Amino acid sequence: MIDNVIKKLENYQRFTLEEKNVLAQFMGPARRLEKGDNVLTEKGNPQEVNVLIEGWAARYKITKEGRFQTLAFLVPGDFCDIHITLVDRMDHSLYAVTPAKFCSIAKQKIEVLYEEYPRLARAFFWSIIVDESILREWLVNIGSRPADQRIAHLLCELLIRCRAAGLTDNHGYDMPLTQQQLGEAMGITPVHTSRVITRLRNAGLISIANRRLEILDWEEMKEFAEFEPNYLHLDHAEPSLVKEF
Amino acid sequence: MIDNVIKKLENYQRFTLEEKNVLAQFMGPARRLEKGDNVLTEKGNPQEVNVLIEGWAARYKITKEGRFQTLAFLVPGDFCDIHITLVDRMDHSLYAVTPAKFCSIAKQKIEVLYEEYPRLARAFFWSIIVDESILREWLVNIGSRPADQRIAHLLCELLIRCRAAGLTDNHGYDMPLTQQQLGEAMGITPVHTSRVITRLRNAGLISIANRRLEILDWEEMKEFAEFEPNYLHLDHAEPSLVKEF
DNA sequence: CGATCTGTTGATGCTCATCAAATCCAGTGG
DNA sequence: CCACTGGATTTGATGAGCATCAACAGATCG
Repeated sequence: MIDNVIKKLENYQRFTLEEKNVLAQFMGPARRLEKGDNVLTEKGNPQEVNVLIEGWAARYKITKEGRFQTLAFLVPGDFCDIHITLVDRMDHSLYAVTPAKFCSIAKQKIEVLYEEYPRLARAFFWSIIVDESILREWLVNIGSRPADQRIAHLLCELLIRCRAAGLTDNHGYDMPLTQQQLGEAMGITPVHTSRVITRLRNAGLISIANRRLEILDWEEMKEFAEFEPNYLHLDHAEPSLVKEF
Repeated sequence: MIDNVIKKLENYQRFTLEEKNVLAQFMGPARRLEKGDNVLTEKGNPQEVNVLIEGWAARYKITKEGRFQTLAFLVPGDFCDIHITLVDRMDHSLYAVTPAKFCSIAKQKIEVLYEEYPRLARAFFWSIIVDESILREWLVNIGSRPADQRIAHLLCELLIRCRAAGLTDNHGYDMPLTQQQLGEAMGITPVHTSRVITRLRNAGLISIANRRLEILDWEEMKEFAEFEPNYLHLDHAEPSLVKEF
């Protein structure tokens, strides 16, 4: 059940059997959420750390003017809120993009882990660093690239992240996001997102059929999106994963 | 000399004299940079962690199309690159916004600190978490707010951060950024930034005179910018700082 | 098989980019 | 002290990219 988490963290470093067992023991029971349910809400004060085990989720904030901004997408293995081991309040919310399964680790157990399993602790912090790095790339995307490059870049990123999570088949993956959700992440309206995607399709870069995305011309796509995966810091990942970079 | 760093980290928690001394001993000699100099560059592989002691700095990336995107502003006490204790390569660069002074801590010393001074280590990680939180708010800014609110929001944030660094006088602070630099951060052109600032000035919200910014009507400004400082996670800061929130 | 969510297409307008020129300002050297 | 210089800011004119409004077509599901 925690295979996804291990798989994710082993993109940073390999673990001993003992370490894996410790992590498994610390995991609480799984909880299921329906599509659209909130996982955690802003100003919440969670007492455990949540890990996404199955399905997709997303971080978001809503402005006072009512605009919805997505801040990150999570795939299986990703942490929802490790940072609450250091600050006590959430400053944003998360919802389930698809039906999803989460496990939780009690805050105190994380403390034990920080003290007694430094290698696991480091991997946790690595994941924070990577999240931050992704945020920076999104900032570049939204601040400096036109809408079509933004969407293309996001689709590239999701491919690599899904691949690191073992969820791809070559250059294809199940991509549950609606065009509205893609737009909410990249700061564009669903209408314009639709036009942009049509353009990417007509350019022969991608194909989408019932929630499955194929990147038809990876080299062209990378070029077009200016996609450079170094910011995902997967340098220690399995060679099979990295070779494509 | 490291007062700024201590001051910053004590916004998270207070330290013992011993802890402060340890931190002071670990600091290498100061290094001066001129305005515009690079502090660290992308793909660099620094062997020490740099701390900004004096002046301002900024993180940035440049896209292949040549667009310059600022990712963060640093004020005295801020870390340039703690994350390189966990990933080995920089994925962005930093430059000195003003003439600036930096100290460095060797990577190995940070390791010692992580192992033997957990409270200092936690404060370091807190600062990473806060950086990440600021990035999320910038994303909301750029993705979901019009240009005038963006700039106003940024100016509010910088006021509070400068205050936390002891660099304000009530609602005024020295703000060395040019309009171009403000624009590079918020994803707008210098021309438009100028128009926006003129509007904020005419609305009686701010005044700017030789690199000093005054927020004339803090309540109105907060309202206009939708500024809510909770994302800066200064809850443990001195009451005098927090009272204004 | 209607109801609802998602995606597509067209028309129009606003925000902001771009290009260009003028002004202001701080610093420099004669 | 003043002329010169280069950077920063301001202002105007024009246009592109994207938002918004609206209607419709598919898809999905009870």
